[in-house]
Amino acid sequence: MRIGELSKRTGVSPRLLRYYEEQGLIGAKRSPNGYRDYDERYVDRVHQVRGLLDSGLSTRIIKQLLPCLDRPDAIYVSDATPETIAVLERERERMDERIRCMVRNREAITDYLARVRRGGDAPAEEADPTGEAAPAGASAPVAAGG
Amino acid sequence: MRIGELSKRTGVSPRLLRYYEEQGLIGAKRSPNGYRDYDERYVDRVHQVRGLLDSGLSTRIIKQLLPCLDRPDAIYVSDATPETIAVLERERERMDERIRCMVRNREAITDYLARVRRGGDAPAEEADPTGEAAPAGASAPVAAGG
DNA sequence: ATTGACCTTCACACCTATGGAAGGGTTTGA
DNA sequence: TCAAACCCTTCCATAGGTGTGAAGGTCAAT
Repeated sequence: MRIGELSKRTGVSPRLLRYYEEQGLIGAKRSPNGYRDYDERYVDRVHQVRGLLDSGLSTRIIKQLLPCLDRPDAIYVSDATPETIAVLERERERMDERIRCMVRNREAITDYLARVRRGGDAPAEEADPTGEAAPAGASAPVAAGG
Repeated sequence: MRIGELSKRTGVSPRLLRYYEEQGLIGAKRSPNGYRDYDERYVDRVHQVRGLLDSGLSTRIIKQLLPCLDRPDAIYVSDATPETIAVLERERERMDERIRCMVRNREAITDYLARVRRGGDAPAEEADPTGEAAPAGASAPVAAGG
């Protein structure tokens, strides 16, 4: 398929698809006339890239990750340089932290929304059985960044 | 404490702390002499902001999130405009998606690393420190972005 | 030939983050 | 008292990242 169809099927603008290609995230065969020629795999590939970007990973990192996330089984294992493996391990740790941080903050938001809904627009009293009001950062939804 | 100490204790430069204040992420009391005056809470606060930024949230969103993540319980409930609540709900959904995406991709990386180690030159086992629930059978590291 | 999709390339916008200079006040300690 | 170290503001400039817009040309089908 050409870039327009891939764009429609992924919801990613042609402009952005070309940008991703420029960044080395996706590559396409070319038809004799110079048009980009994508096969079915690219639909998932683009979604994957989008997901990783939305996860906060940079294009530079994603470029290194992608060969490892492809799943034609263990072929690429031999491709992985020790350097790449180190990058992956570091990035996995970062993802761990990010996940922990987001989970905690999401819980906090969930709690907040629940409280708002319970109390409506009237200032809700703290009839909270948990009691503790968290004096100084006790149960703070903090997650260290880096 | 003053900005220099907060900087040392958070690892965030004074320059950046002022920037965050300018963006409305943190605010400080002022001493009579005009110096910023932070109390202990701000150490966590700064870490929290860093974590959220590292999670991919923009300063604009974080600004709206923060009042809800503070935990002096139900005081801020009356502060929340319907608009803010809508923002929160939307953002929570986004966080859900981002979390799902990251978990999946982290599993994929974990799998890959395990495979490399099994077939590579240094067979080693490692436990997953987070124990995050992984969707059983979801092998595709793809996660929709938008 | 006109239309629409595609091509490349240049330039730009926004965001986070940082640096420096100018010009001036405050604290601390020798 | 004097200097060093810290703090203040404002402004300007920069860097790298993601993402767009538009110009000017090509390809293919009606």
